[in-house]
Amino acid sequence: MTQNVYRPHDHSTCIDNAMEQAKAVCEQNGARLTKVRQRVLELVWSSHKPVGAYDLLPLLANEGFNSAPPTVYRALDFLLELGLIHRLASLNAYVGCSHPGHGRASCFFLCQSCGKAQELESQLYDDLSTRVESTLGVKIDHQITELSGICPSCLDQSS
Amino acid sequence: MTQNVYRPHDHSTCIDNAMEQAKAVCEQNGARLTKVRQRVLELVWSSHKPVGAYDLLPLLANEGFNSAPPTVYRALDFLLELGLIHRLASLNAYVGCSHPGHGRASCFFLCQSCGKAQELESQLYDDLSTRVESTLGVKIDHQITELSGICPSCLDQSS
DNA sequence: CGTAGAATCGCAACATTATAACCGAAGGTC
DNA sequence: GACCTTCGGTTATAATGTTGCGATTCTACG
Repeated sequence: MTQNVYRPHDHSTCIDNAMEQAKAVCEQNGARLTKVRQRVLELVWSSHKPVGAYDLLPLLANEGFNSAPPTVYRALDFLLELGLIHRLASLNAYVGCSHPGHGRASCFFLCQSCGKAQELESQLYDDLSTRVESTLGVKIDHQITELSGICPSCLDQSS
Repeated sequence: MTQNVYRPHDHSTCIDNAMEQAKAVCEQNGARLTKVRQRVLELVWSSHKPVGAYDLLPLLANEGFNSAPPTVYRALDFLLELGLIHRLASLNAYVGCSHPGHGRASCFFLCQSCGKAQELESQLYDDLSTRVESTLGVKIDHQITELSGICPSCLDQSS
């Protein structure tokens, strides 16, 4: 089962796991995890709240990196291609992928109150799309699902 | 069953139906379908290809309407609130809703080749979300699903 | 009527997100 | 070390979306 980001947890292990996986994925694909790319990935993973590309600019600048948009977008594109992060279209923001290597489907729940994004098992959505594929006679190569609402933790606090 | 936009059809009836429904929905909600709003809706419906907000500006200008961004966005927001159009987050574009009044779920298939957007019955996706809701203990109030790939018609032509 | 209040629209400026084009720097390969 | 490819720095610009304010139009109610 995927981890629940709305429960307290030792977030440093999230980051550690992500970085370890990233190194493995890069090696498998003969891709170079350069300093900027690595740092961008760490920054994206610094919380479970999706981060905007322009939020990263000042953070990188603080650390002596170049801080122009193309730098960030190039790093994000690289990470997207390897499936290490996801782009949330409804937020124009980016978040770490908790299990790189899954299929064409990405599925998230986004809490409107705390802002944290929970990646969901995409299997069910993927199955559904397979059904759509045969019903409509289309060929699906990418799919996104974004649910937004209030997470359990925020629901508790408001009651 | 929802109409298949990838098959040849008399598109003027799509538009007529949409405009008629729009009038009904506005009346039900005590909302005013002003000239700009009506024209924006017609333009969005002028094809099944999602249209960008900035694409509408020159079209409106040609017809003597004000052509500044706020005009278009206000009309689009109005139509979105009434559920007469959908915004496709992965395209930053807008498309007519073929059956206003459905629930929180919107679901589209987007052809990467011809650009046409097919709205899908959202019931299955909505059911799935209800399951997510009880499993995770969250409260979902909005959801989008966007599948992209190649439509039957374009598949035929490429083979 | 006619006037008060609300909704709508025109307009100018600005904010946010993303891309293009060009070139030099860094790393890998032989 | 020479060459090639990938990567990153830099400037500029494109695409998308918002804010704020005042003028106008519509509507409800007396």
